[in-house]
Amino acid sequence: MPMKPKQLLSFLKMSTNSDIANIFIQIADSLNILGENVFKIRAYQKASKNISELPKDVKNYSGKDELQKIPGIGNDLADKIIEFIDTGEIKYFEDLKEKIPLSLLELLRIQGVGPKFLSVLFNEFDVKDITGFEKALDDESLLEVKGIGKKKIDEIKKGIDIFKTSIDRTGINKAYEIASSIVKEVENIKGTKNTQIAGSLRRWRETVGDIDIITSAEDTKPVVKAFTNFEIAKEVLASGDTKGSIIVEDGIQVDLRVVKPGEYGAAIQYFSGSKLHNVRVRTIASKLGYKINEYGLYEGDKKIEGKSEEKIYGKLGLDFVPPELREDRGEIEAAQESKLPKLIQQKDIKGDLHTHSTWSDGKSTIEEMALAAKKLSYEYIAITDHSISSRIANGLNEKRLFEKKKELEKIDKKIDGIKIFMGSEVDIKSDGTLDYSNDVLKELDFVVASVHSGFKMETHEITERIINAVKNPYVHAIGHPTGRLIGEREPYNVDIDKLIEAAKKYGKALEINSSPKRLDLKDLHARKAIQKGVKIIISTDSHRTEHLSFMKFGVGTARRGWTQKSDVINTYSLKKLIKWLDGFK
DNA sequence: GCCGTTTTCGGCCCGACTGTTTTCAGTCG
Repeated sequence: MPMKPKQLLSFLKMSTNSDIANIFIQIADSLNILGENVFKIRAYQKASKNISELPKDVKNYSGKDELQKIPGIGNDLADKIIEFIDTGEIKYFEDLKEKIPLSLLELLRIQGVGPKFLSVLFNEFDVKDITGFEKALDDESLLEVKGIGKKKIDEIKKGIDIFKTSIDRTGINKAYEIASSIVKEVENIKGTKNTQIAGSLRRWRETVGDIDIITSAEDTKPVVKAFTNFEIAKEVLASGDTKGSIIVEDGIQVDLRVVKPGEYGAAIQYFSGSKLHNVRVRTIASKLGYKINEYGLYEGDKKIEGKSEEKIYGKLGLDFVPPELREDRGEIEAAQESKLPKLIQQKDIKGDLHTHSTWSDGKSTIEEMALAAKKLSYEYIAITDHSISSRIANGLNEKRLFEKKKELEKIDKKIDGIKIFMGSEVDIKSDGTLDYSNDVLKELDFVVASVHSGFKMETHEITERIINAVKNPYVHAIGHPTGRLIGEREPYNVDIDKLIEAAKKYGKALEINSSPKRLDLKDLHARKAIQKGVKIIISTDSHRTEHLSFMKFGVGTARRGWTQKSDVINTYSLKKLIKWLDGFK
């Protein structure tokens, strides 16, 4: 998916790590157009990804030796990172920009346009940006270039339309909805079996570039045909014997792979990625004298496994790796040593501890929320409406807070089979104090403290501010601890390590907010927290009953963070939870 | 440009689809 220039810019401003990651990817793209060694290009791409995922800022690394411990960072790239930290630029990149303008790189994101074609356009048609690119496509003499015909040009013109209208990456909620409905449709195609979401969506990444779906059938071609004829398809990008590719709403691409039933395990493994994980898997296979592709695991020409994903991992000496862990973040080593975590599952969740009602800015009543939670077989729900400072969200003053408490207790008595906790999502004000006095807070069953204003504070200020809330004896958890809105707002500058340390010291939980816009804590932060022994609460921040279903996104994020059932407070039974809450009194 | 339980040099995952070809190159995932 193309990335809008505006978003590229905001990405650029984020941090040293994303600055460097961005430069490395642009170096890779430039080298690609220059026809450089593909492995050198791959090295820059890999380094870019690894740096963007680092848990701490490269500025805080002790020196070159420590930098070189980052996978994919060797002597050369460590020097370049240091150069960037010292001078704010990398000369190698500055020189490359003289050769290949940045406005040209963006065009690589157009469907059907690769480095070779772009190189021809740049060298022979003086194309430097999208305007020149579109002009060149109408130039008759382009057809004289070897390998370029009318169809190719038409395909690229379509690609430009998609490039111009599509957003960068699709949020998980929308992707999940589209994917689920397409899975249902594919299941209705005659002869299909085992239709399943693959790709980054199966790994529950917070955003996805495209949607991958795998199915199996004895006769594959008619399935692809039926798929590309779906009404939802606005554009058909490819339609072959085993693979179809369509564009649906908002420029979202959906790929379907159809394999024989005996190849299903290999295919779902292959198409679930991540790319880096699969490279590791393949390398292991080849060291054992095997070959692995999307059809199976082979010893010479003999297929020894293909049907079962589990068995493929098994034959490679690996425990089955849950898709959420397949990011080359240590899961291969853990699978070799049988040390993979037993990940939390959605069925482990016993309640939701961060929800809103019509008392503040929710759209459903306390009773509706409780009944919806009961329907999910939850044992409890906390209704945590906003506190007074959140005026836009109709936050409750003390008087209304106690009125609500009265009503809530009435409803709690009325409804059997679910415990309703009286809670609050209390604002952490700019000075670090909370919106209610301790005398008020101690009357509540459950308190989640969150920042809702003053996001632009310096690191030490906002960190201290949130830690102040952690220290308050009546606070149970910190809500959406970094405050990011995916694709909309950067996280606040909170020092996550210090926050985790404080949460550990004071025995407070950190939230994974399951709202698909937030997913906060994110996977890597959650992993850090549980490594330090900090408890997690996975909540939906529901503002209407339908939002309770966001829990799956929070659980997915938790799983990506290697979280186990025992790490999560709201897997506790009601009895155990009450005991935990009593510990605060 | 990185990396090492076959290697400090010589590897680095592998196949589908498409268009322009007549055996393949480019692009994609």
